[in-house]
Amino acid sequence: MAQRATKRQVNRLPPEQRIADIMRSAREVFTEKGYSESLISDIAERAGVVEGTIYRFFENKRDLLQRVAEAWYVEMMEASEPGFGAVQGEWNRIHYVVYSHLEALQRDPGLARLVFHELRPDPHYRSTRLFELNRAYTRRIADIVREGAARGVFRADVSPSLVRDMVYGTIEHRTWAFLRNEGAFDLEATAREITNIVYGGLLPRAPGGAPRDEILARLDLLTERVDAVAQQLGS
Amino acid sequence: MAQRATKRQVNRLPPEQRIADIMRSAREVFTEKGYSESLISDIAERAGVVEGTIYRFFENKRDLLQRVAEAWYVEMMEASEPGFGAVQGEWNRIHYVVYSHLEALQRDPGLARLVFHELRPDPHYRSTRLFELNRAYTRRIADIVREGAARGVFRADVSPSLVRDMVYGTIEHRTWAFLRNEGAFDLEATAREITNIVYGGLLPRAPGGAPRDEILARLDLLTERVDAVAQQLGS
Amino acid sequence: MAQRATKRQVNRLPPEQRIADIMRSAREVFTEKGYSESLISDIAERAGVVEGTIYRFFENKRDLLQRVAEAWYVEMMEASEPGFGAVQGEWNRIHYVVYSHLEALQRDPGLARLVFHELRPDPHYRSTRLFELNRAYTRRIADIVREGAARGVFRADVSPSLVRDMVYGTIEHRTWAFLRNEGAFDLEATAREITNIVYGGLLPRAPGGAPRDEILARLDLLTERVDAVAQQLGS
Amino acid sequence: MAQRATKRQVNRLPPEQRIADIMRSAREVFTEKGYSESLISDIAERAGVVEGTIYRFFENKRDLLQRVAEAWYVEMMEASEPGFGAVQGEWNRIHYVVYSHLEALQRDPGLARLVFHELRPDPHYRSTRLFELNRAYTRRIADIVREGAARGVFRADVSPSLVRDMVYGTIEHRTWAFLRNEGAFDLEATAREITNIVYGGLLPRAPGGAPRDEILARLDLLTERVDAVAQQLGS
DNA sequence: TATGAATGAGTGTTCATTCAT
DNA sequence: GATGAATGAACACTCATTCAT
Repeated sequence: MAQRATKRQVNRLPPEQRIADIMRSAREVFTEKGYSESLISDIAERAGVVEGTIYRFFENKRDLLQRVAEAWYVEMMEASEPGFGAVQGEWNRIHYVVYSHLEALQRDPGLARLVFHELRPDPHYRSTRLFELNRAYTRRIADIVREGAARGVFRADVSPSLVRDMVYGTIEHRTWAFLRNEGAFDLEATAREITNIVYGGLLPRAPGGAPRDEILARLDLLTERVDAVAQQLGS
Repeated sequence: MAQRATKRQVNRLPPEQRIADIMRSAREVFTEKGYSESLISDIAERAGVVEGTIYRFFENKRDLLQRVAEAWYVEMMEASEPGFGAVQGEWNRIHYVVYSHLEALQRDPGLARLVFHELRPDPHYRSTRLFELNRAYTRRIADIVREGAARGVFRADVSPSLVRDMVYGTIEHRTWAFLRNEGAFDLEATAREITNIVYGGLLPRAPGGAPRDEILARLDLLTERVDAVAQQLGS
Repeated sequence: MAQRATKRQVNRLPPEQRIADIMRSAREVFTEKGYSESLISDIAERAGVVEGTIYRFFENKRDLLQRVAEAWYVEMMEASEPGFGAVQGEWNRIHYVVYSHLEALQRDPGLARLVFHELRPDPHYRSTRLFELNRAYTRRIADIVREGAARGVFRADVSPSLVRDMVYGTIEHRTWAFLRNEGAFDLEATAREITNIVYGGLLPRAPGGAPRDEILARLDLLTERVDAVAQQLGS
Repeated sequence: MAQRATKRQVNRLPPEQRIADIMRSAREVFTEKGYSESLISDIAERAGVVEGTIYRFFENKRDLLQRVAEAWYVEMMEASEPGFGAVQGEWNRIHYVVYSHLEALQRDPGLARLVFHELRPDPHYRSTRLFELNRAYTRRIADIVREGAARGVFRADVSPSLVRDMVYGTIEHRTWAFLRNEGAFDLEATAREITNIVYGGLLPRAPGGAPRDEILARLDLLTERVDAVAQQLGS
């Protein structure tokens, strides 16, 4: 009889392997084309499965993106966690966090773009595991600020969460051109600059703490006095 | 094929009026629903025109969004321009810019969302008039830094553009929840906090000491001299 | 955004069946309404599928038309191929081709219209499979001419491709009114007439190649002279 | 007071001039871009008028095309009319018509394309003035055939209208590639070839036999007589 | 479990034509 | 007569998701 060729190549793999394949493939495609330009069929093909299989492991396309992004956060945390404990000194600790994050962005600008432009703007972002991961990831800055304040190195009246926003906001704006594939950035210099300015903003100022215009006010006062004296002399 | 003849209600208006109507309507709809959920037909209806009329004045839906955003920037600049010149002192100037921007975001969070999540991520953003407007709009921070450095108030080794990224990055991260309609922010407090920390980061630091101490020292010196003069006179 | 979930009635059929259904339906609709008046949605409905299914098998509306036309050509070739080999004699062979083609036009005037007015005018027609099919289909006329010339039945100085253009050009002009649904044509008579005139134009003329009436005129002249001489002699 | 610049440049021209301008412009645009790609606004601009003005003189875009095509036919007739009367002999007369038409196509392939692919396929073509013009234009072939038959030069059993279809059908198919801008054609050779084959198809054939047999038979006859004479002379 | 064919909603854009000025 | 701003209908195509096999 005619030997019929098997129509399908059913490749039964352990689920973890399948999931890993799909996520790797999805990360590739999402990174290359962005979310909406990515096709499930493309992701499936690269992973060596068919569309339907993806839906066995992921709710939908969005969920797949979420999971890819979550994995990236986990990866970033695992990459920077080990060394962190050993770093001593406020400046060094801030610098470590900033440097690590910039390094991660440099490694995976495509993923960063996805998180910044696709996931974060989502109306439900805040009820997302990604949001939680991000909080955990960014908490270290707030911790450093708190500890620094406790140790008297930093001013106590600065909101740790504000510093967190400042650090990550600055990094994000600073790396835009790069994330858009429109230029590189100098990892070392950028990390140092950002650290310097943030650190400087946290250092305590003279007791009394009046902002500089108070000083200027006092200068004005003083000037008046001098003028008064000068007038007396001129008379 | 054959265009069907139908009754028409032609309502001839000056182009400026039409454009204004359409942009107002587009701003409303875009703000309410976001870009992709907005329908041209909806915008047209609210503006009291038909779809085709919109395409007389705007290339396409995207162009309409651009123009709305540009107008917003112009509006923001006009709103904050007048007062700026009168503000004296570095702290006050930074605070003015931060406060104005926060105020604008508070007034139009929808537009901010559009710019941040729709327009800025666009691959061609940097060749856009909006990009130019944004540069003009954000230049003031860099100018303040430069002038402050020239006057010796600020450290000279800080990149003005880094400060710009810091200011706007911080503001953006700080107001996310609000832009997402998930909470308000305290305009006064936020402006002050951001200004304080940025300002603090810019002040020169005495090697080993707080920067303002130097100022105080000089003040004291000056005071001594004045007192000396006064004494001479009084004697 | 989110694709809405709806109940579905999936009806899995072998691809050949689906394609056949769609092409049959498309042929109907295109034939009835012409290309631009035909709606994909209409074609889909008659084929018992949804629009999307059509796009699984056909690139776009134009491609669908192409494929329908190609199938028509294949059909025409299959219909007239078998008998052709058995036909003997140049006149009969030309007549067979002409007759078959007229018969095909009579059967499917709508398709002919589509090919003539939609597909052939297309700027890319010549790089089309339809063009190839047409060449194969019309080659027989050229072959007949070539063979006839080789056998000495036809003049050797006639371009086979010109005859092809003549045959199909004549048929096309002759059947216009019919293709336009403005009258019928007599299949037998038309085929005979066209065959006669074409055949007549192919028969060899006296060597020397002067046009035939000139030859006849000179023959008359010569005859007269001969007669004159004969008369003189006979007298 | 400020001198206001005149908003409009009303250029009142005699209607004939306006119409001529518009038709010239329309002929240009239609010829360059084809019917459906041509924009009324483009035609208007090139003619130095606005859209509305065109509609004062032409019913609609289609009508404009019609009128342009009609003018072309009139032009063709005027171009070939004068010489025609002077041409003697059936072959020459057919050749004159064929040559003139090929020449016209060569001059204005764009217009030919428009007539062939846009106007003629129209369902209402036959109730069109263009159709009438075409009939008048192509009548000469039928007339030649009729006259030739009356003078005994052509067979009497050939339908003049069939010959007309043959001539114009052949010309059209023969010049396709050229009309499509995909190659040139040799005016002289093409005209001669087409004339030859058509002419040959019209010549009378001996009843029951191939036409050249008649010539040969008469030649044999004549030869016999000549031989007879020769014999007489030789005797 | 895996397959992959079938589903079907949803909208920006064009441009001939009109008619108030 | 000329202007040109306003009209508005009309439709191909995509692709995430499902579910019968």
